[in-house]
Amino acid sequence: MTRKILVTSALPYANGAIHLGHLVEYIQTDIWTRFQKLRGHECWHVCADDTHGTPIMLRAEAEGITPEQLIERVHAEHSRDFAGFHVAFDNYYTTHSDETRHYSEDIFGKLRAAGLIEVRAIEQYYDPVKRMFLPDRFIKGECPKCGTPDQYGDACESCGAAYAPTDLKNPYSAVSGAPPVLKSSDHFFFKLSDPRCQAFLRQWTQQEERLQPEAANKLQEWLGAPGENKLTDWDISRDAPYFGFEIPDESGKGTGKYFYVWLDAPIGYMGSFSNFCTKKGLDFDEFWGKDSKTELYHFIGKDILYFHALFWPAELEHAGYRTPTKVFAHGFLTVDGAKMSKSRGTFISAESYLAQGLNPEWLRYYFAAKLNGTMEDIDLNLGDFSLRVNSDLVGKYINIASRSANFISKHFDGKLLDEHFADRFRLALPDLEFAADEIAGYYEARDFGRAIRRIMALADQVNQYVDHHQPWKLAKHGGKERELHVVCTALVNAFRLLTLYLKPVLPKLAQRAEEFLNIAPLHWRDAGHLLPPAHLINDYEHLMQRIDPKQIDALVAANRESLEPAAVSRQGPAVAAASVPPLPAAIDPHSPQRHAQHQQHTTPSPQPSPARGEEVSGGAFAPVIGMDDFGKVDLRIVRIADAQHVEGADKLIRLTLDLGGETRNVFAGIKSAYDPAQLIGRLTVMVANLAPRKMKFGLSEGMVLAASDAEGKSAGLFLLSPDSGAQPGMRVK
RNA sequence: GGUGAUGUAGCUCAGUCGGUUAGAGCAUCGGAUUCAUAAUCCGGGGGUCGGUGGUUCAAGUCCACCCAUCACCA
Repeated sequence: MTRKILVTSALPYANGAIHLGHLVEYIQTDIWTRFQKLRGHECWHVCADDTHGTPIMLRAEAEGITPEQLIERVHAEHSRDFAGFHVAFDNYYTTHSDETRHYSEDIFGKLRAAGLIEVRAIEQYYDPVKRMFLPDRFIKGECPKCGTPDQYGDACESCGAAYAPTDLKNPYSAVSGAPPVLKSSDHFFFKLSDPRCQAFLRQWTQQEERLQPEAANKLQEWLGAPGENKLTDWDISRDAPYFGFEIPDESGKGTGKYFYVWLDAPIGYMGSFSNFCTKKGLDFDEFWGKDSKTELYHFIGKDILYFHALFWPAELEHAGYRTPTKVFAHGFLTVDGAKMSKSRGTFISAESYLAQGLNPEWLRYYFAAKLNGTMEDIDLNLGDFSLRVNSDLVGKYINIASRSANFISKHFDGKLLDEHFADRFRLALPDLEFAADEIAGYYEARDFGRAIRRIMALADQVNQYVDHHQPWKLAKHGGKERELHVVCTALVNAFRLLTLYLKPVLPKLAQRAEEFLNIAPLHWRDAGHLLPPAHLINDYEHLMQRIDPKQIDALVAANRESLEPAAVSRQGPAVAAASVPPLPAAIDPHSPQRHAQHQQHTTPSPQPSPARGEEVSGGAFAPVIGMDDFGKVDLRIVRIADAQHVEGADKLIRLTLDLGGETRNVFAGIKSAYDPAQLIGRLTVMVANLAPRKMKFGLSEGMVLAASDAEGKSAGLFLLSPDSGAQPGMRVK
């Protein structure tokens, strides 16, 4: 039976580049979609850029362009990156579209008619200079709990406390630097607390197979026990100025309020699909109508489960649309076991990966080998990555074609054995065909890792078969030609089946293999038969290069930001006024500003660093010294165990440095460029044998090293960081 | 702080309903092989299953507590 399936990936925010963390999701979705298509189902994969909201507006303004220009440019960048990784959307659209506006107004109107929209006045911080209300992440101040300065309006990075922006001490606008004032304004709310929503969600979220078990448990937690009423109404409007869709009143006139970006983002799924239907002549209602018999799946990151499993189905249900069949949440990507980090160079953009000449199918394969359909995080271990790809793909799988093809072309003019081969093949390599259903089951369940393990076990069997029959010996001794032909025909057939099983993961490689095999594009049903007798194959050309670990090193180096820009956000209100928005919502782990903008964990680089294009001069070189002189300086790796402001000092930060057993107290003149809270835990380099020096604030037992422009042409101060692996106490020389 | 998840070989991961001596791939070591881009095959070494206590004839698996990491607390 042919299924009709609509698949979505979460919408990436049009405010930043696609990175490897994003790609987990798009590759996962793409593999699943390609698998469904190979199975012969009607399956559409749509997505779009998530284009609205304050961060987009401010970003465009900072770049001196219109929001429309910004999102158009980013759309092109995102499309390029996805294509580069063979993510084949059937439609990649934008939320800034007539279709998305239409369904946003439609859903809002229906919810209002159903009595699920309420207007309430709320008080919020307002930037009197910039004349706009401020999202939480655009308000900074001192943490109400621990007093750390320059913390965002929702949580403290130093002590982890969560609070409201109004709790901040000495708040200031991150946009203009001005102290914000409280101001009241009417907002539209979606009444999630309504008994209808509660009852519906309680039932919907706990339905069999609707969500992964971990996700269902999480939802249970959010919903609370029956009668507990834990859900609160959702604020879905924002005041002007705002880049988005204006909310119409009942007569269709503008209200001066705008749909909050998170309201229209999931509706972008509908907008994109509607746009696709128009182009393709499909029936939109067949997929989105209340009684739709088609399947609808959303692939998302676990961070946005709340939106997709609560707000979104509740909206759809009460606006008279179908709800998702299932929501598939995946975990985050870590690199070498840690959050992606710009200073370590593990915050790797899709663009840089491709620009460094790395093969996108290497990454697709590695992700596939790690994905298992749960919400667990997956780790990209860079060492394991090259070993595994080289061993599995080149050593095991590709090698089968490589070690059999020459015999076929040299001894048999490229022709396979001229007889029906199925029985003999099944006797020799029974699992190769029989595993098809099993592997299909793993793909369907999104347990790609298990599928890969099974496929590689098959490749092992094939290599054992080669070794057992030793075709090179058959080729040497006359009279064994037929036996040789049998063995090589089996190998080519085995290679064809392995290619089919890997095809959802490695579409490009499969295509080249199909050319080599001289066959039409493989479909899953082709697992049921072998190549025809006397089939002619083409000469073999090597299908995949091995990864050279040096390429990985180069990639990491290219993504490492050792010159961490003295970000605007660190310099406080005084200079922020004329600057770009310090903090794209992309990095915000709490604010729903971001949609699919997963895991932008670290400090963003809002703008190209001014240091990059210009020559940074350190002045004339100091006189030449010998090794002896240099050897007198004892440089050590240290971990910054603690960092504190120094009462009464303009430039100093008090550092407690861990040398791996010993700790030192050091005063560093780096306050202008660093927040103490951001220093804690990082590794740097210190002069360990510098004579202690008594300062007004205490004894300084050494110094940390930082780069700066001696001539003052370029602003900023840059601490050193060792490559990963360095341990506190190690000598630097 | 509360809630939840995770912790198994050097690395990445399987481990079903509690049931023989805890597995695989990679790495490493020894051997074989030379068709294949040094790929392949056979074999060896390598584990206090995060820790402690408990339930049980039997615990990686169930329970309690603790430790570490991560996430959520909208």
